[in-house]
Amino acid sequence: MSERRVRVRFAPSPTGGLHIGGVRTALFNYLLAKKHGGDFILRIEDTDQNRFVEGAEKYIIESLKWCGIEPNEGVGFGDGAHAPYRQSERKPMYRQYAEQLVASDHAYYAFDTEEELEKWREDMKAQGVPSPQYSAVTRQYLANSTSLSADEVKLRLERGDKYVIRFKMPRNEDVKFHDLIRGWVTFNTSQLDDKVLLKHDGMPTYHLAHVVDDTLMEISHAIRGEEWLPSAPLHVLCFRALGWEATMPQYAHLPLILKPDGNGKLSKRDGDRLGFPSFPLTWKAFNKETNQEETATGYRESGFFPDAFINFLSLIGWHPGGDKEMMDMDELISSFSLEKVHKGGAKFDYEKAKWFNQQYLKSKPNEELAAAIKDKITAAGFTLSDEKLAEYCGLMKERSTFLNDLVPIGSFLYQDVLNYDNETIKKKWKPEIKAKWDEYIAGKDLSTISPDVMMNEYIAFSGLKTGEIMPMLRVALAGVLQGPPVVDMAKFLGSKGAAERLKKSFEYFETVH
RNA sequence: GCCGCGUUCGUCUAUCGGUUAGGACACCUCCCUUUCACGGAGGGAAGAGGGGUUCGACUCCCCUACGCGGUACCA
Repeated sequence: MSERRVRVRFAPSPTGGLHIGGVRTALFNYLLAKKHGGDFILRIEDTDQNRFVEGAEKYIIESLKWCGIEPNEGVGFGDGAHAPYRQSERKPMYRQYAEQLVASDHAYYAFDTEEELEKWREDMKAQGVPSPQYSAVTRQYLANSTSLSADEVKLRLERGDKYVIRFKMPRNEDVKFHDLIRGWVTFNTSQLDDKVLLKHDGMPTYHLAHVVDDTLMEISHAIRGEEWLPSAPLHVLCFRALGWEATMPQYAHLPLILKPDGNGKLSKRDGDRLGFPSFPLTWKAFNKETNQEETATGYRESGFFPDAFINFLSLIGWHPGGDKEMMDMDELISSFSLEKVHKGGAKFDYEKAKWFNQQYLKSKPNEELAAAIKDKITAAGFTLSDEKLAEYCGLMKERSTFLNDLVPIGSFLYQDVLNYDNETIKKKWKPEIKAKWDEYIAGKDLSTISPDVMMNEYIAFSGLKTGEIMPMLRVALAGVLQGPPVVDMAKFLGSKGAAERLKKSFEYFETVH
């Protein structure tokens, strides 16, 4: 590798929400850029007018921000020297290169309409050709500048006939290129067809846009999904034909993220169908192509922490070696390398994602968690001081997986007990528990006695075995046989609060039969 | 169909010719806790199959099987 500055790009098309496969691609680009002190660019590939979805671009930008993998150049992140970064705005730039390829006999004009091509393909299929190619052997039978006379071509062009520019794929030639993840890969051009480079509306297809933009934007590494591998030889040939081979980016085709159950790659359309979120942020939009409202729950809305989500995502299809799994962004950056990216696809495992979140939740400072759930608590109509909320988080965080669980899981601590475990009450209730409590607490000045002392004294005073009294105290304070240690709950409630709750609960227990 | 890329416990993975094939998730058992968790200690669980190369293959090569991707004026 030369001294070339590392410049990578994440180039999604705004056709819907960003799914986790896309986020991972962005992440790996980001990690490589940061590792080498390079640039990470966001380029929007909106060359298909029909598939454009309102709001998708904004969603992509917000997602990257939430994930903490912000580009330092590109749409939504500030223009650098290579603006614009939206391909629709770069439209005028592509035609000249397509024409240049025609002039150098690497491409040609094709006048076939989409309907004609469709019919042609059907005819070919009827004749037993499974996937008809527009290629060196068939292009002579189709309407293009390699089959038509120069006059005819000139006439059609002047007349304003619609046309596309197709790459003139060599008939039988091996194209070999190096992939940072897969090593040397070879394709024979006889398997490739004359791909459209410039559409009739003057927009480039992905292929031309990739070659032109990555060259103009001085991209050093093209990191993208494995689904692009089959078209990589076309791209290599385009770089060569344009005389750009020397600055061609190094390729790295990432393994796919597969659906956890069956087969196939995780796709944008999977949404919530799989029983877990597959989008970073909740996505909602009307898709005019499918004429349907699309909804997908996000990791953020599900209560994931961005760092947990990223940590988890980074380990799908990549591992730096060794046994370490918990890594923050700095560690990911320093240990990242494309050579360590796997070749094989990885099935998505949501259980592991949850585990990561739980680990992060557990390790967060109580104050940070308190700040994060404060709004939810107040929205639910409760008021707790910051200190109290932090104490609450400390008590409950080991019992939660998500930030969202944290609020309801210990609701009995910040509000009255709403539901009692009557089965346990029926089984364990003893009248002495209340009698001894009334006797113990009579005349006590609760402002001078600490909650833990109160509880311990009462337990001793009752003369009951711990197995007889503890479950009842727990149900009295929490309503259920769950939660923090009894004394800790009492401490949280305070002597007065705990005493009031015990009194009230015991009175209720007496009525349960 | 054709082309390409893949294939280590159920899942994510370590291993870069020599290991009792290690870790994590999930699952099970036990300990801690007379709660639930957390934590700790154990357990079961893997090199797709067949040929080579080699003193020695999970590691290198070939074939087969299987999986995935591509085969659009979509990306």
